[in-house]
Formats: sequence, structure tokens, C-alpha cells
Amino acid sequence: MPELPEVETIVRHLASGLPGHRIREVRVHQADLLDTPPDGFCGDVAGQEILAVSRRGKNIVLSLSRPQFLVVNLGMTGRLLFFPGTEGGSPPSHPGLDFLLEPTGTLVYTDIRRFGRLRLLSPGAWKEESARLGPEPLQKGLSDSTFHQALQRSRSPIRSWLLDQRNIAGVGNIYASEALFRGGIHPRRPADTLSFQEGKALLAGLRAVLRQAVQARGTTLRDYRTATGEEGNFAEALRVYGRNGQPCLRCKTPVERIVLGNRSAFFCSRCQPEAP
DNA sequence: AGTGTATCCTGCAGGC
DNA sequence: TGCCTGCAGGATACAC
Repeated sequence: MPELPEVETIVRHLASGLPGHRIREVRVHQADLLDTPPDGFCGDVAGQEILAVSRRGKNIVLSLSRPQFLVVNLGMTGRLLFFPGTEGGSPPSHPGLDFLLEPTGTLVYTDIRRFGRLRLLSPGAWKEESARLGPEPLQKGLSDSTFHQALQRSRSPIRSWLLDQRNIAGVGNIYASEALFRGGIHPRRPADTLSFQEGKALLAGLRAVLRQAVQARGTTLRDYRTATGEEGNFAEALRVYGRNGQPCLRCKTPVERIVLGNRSAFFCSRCQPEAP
């Protein structure tokens, strides 16, 4: 569910409210959201201050005082909600974990399908983990030529390539389709067949759609919510994702749906020709 | 190396 | 109304 724009939206909310709070107590309702025994997790986290909140790919990263990092991946249906006051909000339908904060506030994790994970990592472990992720697409440091060189090293379909977090961090199924449409690239094109110009157009399309989606606070199809519980507004701006059979907004050709690596890809066969 | 398949889960929409 | 199937923003492990 949550891709870069959704996670970025959540992180911005949390970064403005959480730092300076101390975690007084953790309540675990679903132990399978952790990769370690809950007792140890609670003991480790309790008493630590939250110093900062940041994003790496689709991960929410809380810097704790020990120092340690609490890394939250929302999976498909995870939510991380911040209630600043003494009121913790209405009880969620699928409670996961509650972080009770000092001097006041509650950080609530909920997750219907429980594909999400919360992990407590040492600085070294998180550094290694982060190094396995590809570059951040919105960072200036990623040049057209670096991007094109990376594409040259893979023969997998470009849609699959975009979803692989080791290639580029934060892209998921929605924005992969949207970026390919904006770049005029067919989702099945082998990555290493993209010309420099095509790679440049794809990166530009990816950056444009990610920026616009962040502005709209993300795409709510069903489950995603911001840290304040609001829906994102980008669903109405999607051009191909989920528009199977509807006319292309650019040329009126019906949008097609194909399956790649067991996941749907949406595209316009006229705007994104498979053979040049 | 790349791809298809399965797995972890719950909920919802659509067909009958 | 109920039952069944397929599908869903993610990540990983496996066999070929």
C-alpha cells in the first residue's frame, strides 16, 4: 500500500510532532508484527527518547536515544497514527502496537493484514540494511547517466526493475505504472533496452509523479491514512493505475492491464509502445 | 540471471 | 442471503 509519497507524508507529520517525546511503555497486541520476542522489544524501547523521524525508501525510521533505530515498514495495510493529547482515539479495528509517550501522546500502529514489520536495529545494522536499498529517486545526486547505467545492468522487465528496492528505493506498484506512463515506456521493456533518452524520460516521469503525489499527501485506495488519520488525495490524479478498460487520458485508447511477476501493470499500448 | 510460484494475512467485490 | 473466487499499496524464499 504505502509507497514513497505515502510514507513521506506520514514521516512529515511525525517529524513535526514526535521528537522530544519519550516512550514510556509499549503494548503489543500482535506479536507477529515484530521479528523478536515482544518482552525484549518492550524492555528495549521503554524509556528511550525519540530524537528524529525520517524516511528511507518505504521505511519510517525513528531515531532513538540509546542510540537505536526503530524501523517501521507498513506492508500493505499498516498505519502509524499519532495522537498528541491524552486521548488515544477510538480503539482501532486491528490493533498492533501502542507506544505510550511522555509527557503526553500515543503512537498507534494498526495493520489489517499484518504484512508490516517493526524492527529495532543498532546503528550498524540499520546502516547495512539501508545500504542494500537503491538510491532515493527524489535526491539530486541521482543523475540521468547513473540511472541509465543501472538500467543497463538488468534484462528484467522495467516494471519489475522499478519494484526491486535494491535498484531504486520507494517505488511500488502504483507509481511504477504511473511513471512508465509518463515516460512513455512499455512496462515489459527489458531494462537494458532503454535508450539514454528513454531512461531520462522515465526518471523525469517518476520524479514528477512522486512529487505531485507527495503534494497531494499520497494515494488512498482503501487503507492508507496519514499520521493524523486523513486520506490522501492523489487517487483522482492517477492516469493508468486501476483504469483498466477506461480511455487513456491522452489518446482515448483503452488502458490495458497485464500481469508481470504476479502483479498488475497498467499502461496505454499507444502511448507506451512495446516495439519502437 | 530472470521468472513463476508460493507464503505471510484479512477484507471486499462480483458472480451465481 | 450465502458461498465461492479473485484481487489488493509489500517483501521474501524457493525451484527451475
